[in-house]
Amino acid sequence: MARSIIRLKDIADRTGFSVNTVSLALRESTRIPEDTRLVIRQAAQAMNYQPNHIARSLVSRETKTIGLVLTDITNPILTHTAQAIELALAERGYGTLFATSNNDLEEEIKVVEMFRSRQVDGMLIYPRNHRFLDHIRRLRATHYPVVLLVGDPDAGIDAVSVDERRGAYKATRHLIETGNSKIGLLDGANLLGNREKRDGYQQAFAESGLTVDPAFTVDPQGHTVIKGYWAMDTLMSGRVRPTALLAANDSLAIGALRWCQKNGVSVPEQMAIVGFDNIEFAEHAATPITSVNYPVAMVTDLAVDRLMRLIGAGDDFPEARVTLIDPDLIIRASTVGVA
Amino acid sequence: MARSIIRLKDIADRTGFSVNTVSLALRESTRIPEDTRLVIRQAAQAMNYQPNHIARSLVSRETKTIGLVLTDITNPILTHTAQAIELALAERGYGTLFATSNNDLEEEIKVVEMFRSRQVDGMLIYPRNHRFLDHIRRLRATHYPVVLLVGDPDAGIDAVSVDERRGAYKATRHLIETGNSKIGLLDGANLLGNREKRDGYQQAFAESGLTVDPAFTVDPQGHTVIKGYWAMDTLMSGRVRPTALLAANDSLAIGALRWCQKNGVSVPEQMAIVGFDNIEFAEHAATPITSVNYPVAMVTDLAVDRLMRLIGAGDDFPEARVTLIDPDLIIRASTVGVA
DNA sequence: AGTCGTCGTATTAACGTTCTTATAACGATT
DNA sequence: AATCGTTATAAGAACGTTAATACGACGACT
Repeated sequence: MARSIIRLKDIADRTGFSVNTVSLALRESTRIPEDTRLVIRQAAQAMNYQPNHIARSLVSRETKTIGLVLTDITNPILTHTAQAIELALAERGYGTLFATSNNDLEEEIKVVEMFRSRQVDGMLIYPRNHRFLDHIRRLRATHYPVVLLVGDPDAGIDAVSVDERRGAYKATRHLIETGNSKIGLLDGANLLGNREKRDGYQQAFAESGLTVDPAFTVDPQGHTVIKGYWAMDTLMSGRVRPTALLAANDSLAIGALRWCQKNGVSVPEQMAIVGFDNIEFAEHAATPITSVNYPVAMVTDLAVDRLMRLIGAGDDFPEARVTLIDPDLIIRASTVGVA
Repeated sequence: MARSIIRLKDIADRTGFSVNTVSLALRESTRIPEDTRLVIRQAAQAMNYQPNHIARSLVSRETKTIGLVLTDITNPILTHTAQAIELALAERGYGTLFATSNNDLEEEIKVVEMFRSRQVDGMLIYPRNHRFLDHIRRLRATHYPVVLLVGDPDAGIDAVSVDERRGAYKATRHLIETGNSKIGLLDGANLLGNREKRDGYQQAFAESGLTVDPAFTVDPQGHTVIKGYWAMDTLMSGRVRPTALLAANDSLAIGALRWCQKNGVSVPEQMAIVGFDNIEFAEHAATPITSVNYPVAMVTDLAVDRLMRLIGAGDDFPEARVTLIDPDLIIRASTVGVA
């Protein structure tokens, strides 16, 4: 059997109707009487006809496809996000074209260009850098529907995100309230310009009249378990050891926990640990880890909704709106000893 | 600024050349002299022209897009796979359209149809069920390029995969050699028809003259940490307790490990544990877990290569070929006590 | 001087849809 | 009997690109 590309024309030839009649019939137009429609429908079925999305897109000027740009899908929470987004979009008849920027700004720009060339109807972007958003702003300026999955209130771009500052604030407060004042921070924010977590951390310190010791902040140079392990090693070889730790994500926290375990530092007695994202592995770690929850479904639903709004907007393109979701802190044994 | 769709026509109008000349020039055809090309290139740049992929696809009859079907991306190893595939395809100029079947055969079929309608040039499929592949076989019969990421030597469909049977065999042998004969198995294979791991497990038993006790096989009804935890609970409440465990993936193994930790069963002394996939969390678990390595890069490279072969094949469509990669067993503290 | 390539560019026809408009055929209305 | 709607269908154009072919102009042969 050769590769058969069945077109409307083929159905038309077989049924004796014109291409146009077939097209209308298959779209159940009332302009075509029911019995004609039936005949055509059956012929289409028999020939295993599949409408050519490409041709349709060319005339309708919409591809029913959106582009999803992630930095690096290996972070479990981004994975969940990707899957939830794909599902939400599929429900609305949209396909998901995905690409990773690999945490490189140049690549991010290239990916966005590629998506534009592929005529995606909109994009959901998890940008690598929270401050270099010019290329995305430019996109929005031409009324291209874009929603960021990271919240920068001042970026002038639609965004739906967890309020990381608030999350870090809550986590840090919790650590302070449970008696810690020397709190380490594992966060690689500096270079990337996403200072949200760091800001929340500092805010909690300021509010309690404590001062932040810069020596307690270590850049793990990544976000994997092993990076967390070594960052913890660095942190603990300092002059003064902290008694608690805030890690920018759960993988880092797990790495830190492992370091403690290996070096005879008991958690939470000698070291309280808080992570970010609340992934399953944090919940079921050797010591269950307190974590700032990432409400995946809420973020993705709101983001997709917003994107649909922008796509449907037409000429009266709405003002950018940033939605920040206040995350809960899930308290577990890594910060509060079990009774 | 209104949404501006710049076409070849617009560049043609601006430069005074015809559409065709512009098209050729932008594709650096030698039929157009260099200075003309330069003028056109500059105009295109100035107008921020992006070729319309859709229109191009319609005439070239290829979309430079492939469809990736996964069951469920939350398994970290599938995540890695997805990312590696996206990268490998991007390098070759292909976009990746992805969708999850959510472990449902109906959905898998729908997704495949959807991809076909979107005219993807080929598909990479991680099928839900290793025995219900008729719809995919039908695809192949029309010379549609498809490569499975699961190896069934008899399916008559191209596939590149880890040899799971061999992996399970090696793992089980290792457990037997380290003195275990009562080995639990956490695997939900029965319903899904992917018996590879179970077969390898049984083969190792047969080879050693041991008999398989069906009571030692538990279906965890999923593949998350918590499912592993409860499956372990079930397994350990049986009449006879095993002294070792083979888990179909690392998440299950981590759940089982956690159960042991909570119930005072020491690993590996009282319970040796082997997982599958060798994810980072297994390496850095409370007790580092012995695991069958999943050589992601090798699988994805070979799969993408094969897919490209099929896409380039034209009329002489090659016979189906199944490539199984023999995986290594990474031995860690969960099966061999630390010296 | 006339024919022949070559060069640079333009014209035309695809690709498979959908949208807009046209056209018969037929009843009903005046 | 002429006009007017309706109904069922068809013809034609468009979407933005590429491929195949056409067409002048010019220089170089014979």
